Amino acid sequence: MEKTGAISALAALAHELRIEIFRRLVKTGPEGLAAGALADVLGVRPNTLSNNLNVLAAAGLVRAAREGRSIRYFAEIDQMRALLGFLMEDCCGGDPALCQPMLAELSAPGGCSPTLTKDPDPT
Amino acid sequence: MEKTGAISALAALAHELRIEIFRRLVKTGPEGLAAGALADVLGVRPNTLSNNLNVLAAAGLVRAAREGRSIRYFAEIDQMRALLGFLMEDCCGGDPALCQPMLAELSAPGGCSPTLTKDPDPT
DNA sequence: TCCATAGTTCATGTATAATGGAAATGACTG
DNA sequence: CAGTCATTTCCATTATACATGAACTATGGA
Repeated sequence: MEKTGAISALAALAHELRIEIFRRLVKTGPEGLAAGALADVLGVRPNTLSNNLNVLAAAGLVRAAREGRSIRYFAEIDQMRALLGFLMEDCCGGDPALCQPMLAELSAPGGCSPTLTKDPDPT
Repeated sequence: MEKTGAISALAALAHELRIEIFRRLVKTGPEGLAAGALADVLGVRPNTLSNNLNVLAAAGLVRAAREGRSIRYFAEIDQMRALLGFLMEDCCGGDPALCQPMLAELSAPGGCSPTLTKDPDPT
């Protein structure tokens, strides 16, 4: 991932609602979630949600697919993995060998199956 | 790391100059770099640099230490690691076991020694 | 074709962020 | 104590991001 893409992904996630959207989609898993259901669950207006979904989609963090009248959204886990890889380059500075294990883990596609088991957000 | 801290760290890094600042400081390593030298290397005005260093410092990503007339800045690798851990919780959704190896690696302090070997930025 | 449903896009007001000049602070030197 | 150097803070300007109401598009059914 190049710097430009990483910056837009970082900016996309640096937002209370958007990071929550992404989390929900990850937890929901490969089935995805319709925009309406997402708006309902998160308690936001449909146009606000749509705008923020657009930001996430532009950053490659979510994907949309029309299904009848509704539009279903999915988290793009691979893009998150790419972002993690980018940040780890910074974290590990000049000694990439130390990050290789993590990078290998991240680059294995499908390595993270979302199965909705925990909720670290008791707000 | 809680959501609020993660968001401010993400916002801090979602900026061309600031991510470059952070990278330089990581590459420089534990010796750190004086604000003037940093401004010189990055080709930015001292007040612009100072403002952006403040943003990074508020997010806990850099630390400052006065040294004579100059002020030396250091990357807070542990904060970056904490951010990576936070993001990985999202990436791995409900199956944290799959991320445990990465998280263990990240949580090992000093696991990433910056020794300035590569430069993935041929701009 | 007409209507209802599901979402999106547009336009707008407002809040927040970024920039850069100028002045202020803090530290060493003579 | 005056002068200089390194850096920050203050302030005004400009730019960007956000949320929202209203209008629009697309789909499916009577």
